[in-house]
Amino acid sequence: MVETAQCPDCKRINEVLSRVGDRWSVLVVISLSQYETLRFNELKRHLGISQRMLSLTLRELERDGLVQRKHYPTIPPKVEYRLTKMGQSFREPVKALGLWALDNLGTIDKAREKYDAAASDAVSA
Amino acid sequence: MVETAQCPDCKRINEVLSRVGDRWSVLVVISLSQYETLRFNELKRHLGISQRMLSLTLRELERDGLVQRKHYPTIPPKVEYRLTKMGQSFREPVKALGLWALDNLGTIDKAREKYDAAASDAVSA
DNA sequence: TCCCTTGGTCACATTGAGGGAACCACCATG
DNA sequence: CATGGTGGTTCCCTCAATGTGACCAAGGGA
Repeated sequence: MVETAQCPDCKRINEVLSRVGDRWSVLVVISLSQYETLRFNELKRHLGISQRMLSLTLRELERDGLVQRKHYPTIPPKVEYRLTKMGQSFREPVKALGLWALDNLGTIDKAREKYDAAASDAVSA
Repeated sequence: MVETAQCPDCKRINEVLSRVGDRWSVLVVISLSQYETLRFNELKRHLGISQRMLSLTLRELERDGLVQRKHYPTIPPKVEYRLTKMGQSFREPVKALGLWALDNLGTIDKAREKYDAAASDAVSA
């Protein structure tokens, strides 16, 4: 990619997108917004995510200030994760996206079928 | 990944996300919503996208019914792309995301600085 | 005594996304 | 005649994302 920043807004949007684009980040945010507080392995089991990816994802989310990490130095260790205020506010645009998805997935599926049918017609023609 | 579909909503949201996560799709949608109608090479130059990726992206968007393709069999060929109705409606959740980005990117940057500073402190300590 | 649990990290293996360049047909223009 | 522009497609290669499995420390329970 030579220049993504051709249009100024695109650059910003791209930055968020790169975070949203990682499916785990969003799923973690959603889970945390449902359960309020979750431990590492609770998240892991809930999402079916690999340990490594969860670790990476949580670290990034914490770094970005979306998730707050609370470490209890007990044995065995206990670590709790919860959303920060910003993390909670992030849910709204994600929710908007989710609602759009619900509204349009059916239409998209139909469009795909139609497209694929036309494509296979074109091949056989 | 064993099971992403642990929570039912996650699966749907994931589907949209995989489209949003692909930054080219979103950038194309944004460009088309700005310019109404664009030709292949106009998009290419505007976005700084490779020919291959633009071709793939547009095909997917057309397949999903977000973008409408109009082919003029002239020589040299001319192809125009524009958003469908659904494509236009898709802009709204994307816009919500963009606004959230604008509001929070500063905060995120600060959070990162703080986190990174704390991390390097921990190392040197 | 031995293994399990918790929350990670590290060292690979895979694999899919994306870029780059070449090629195509066809005409116009220099 | 050679070159360029249009809208693609196809092959190849690279790099980043992601998964897998091992390992760790320290204590509790069988």
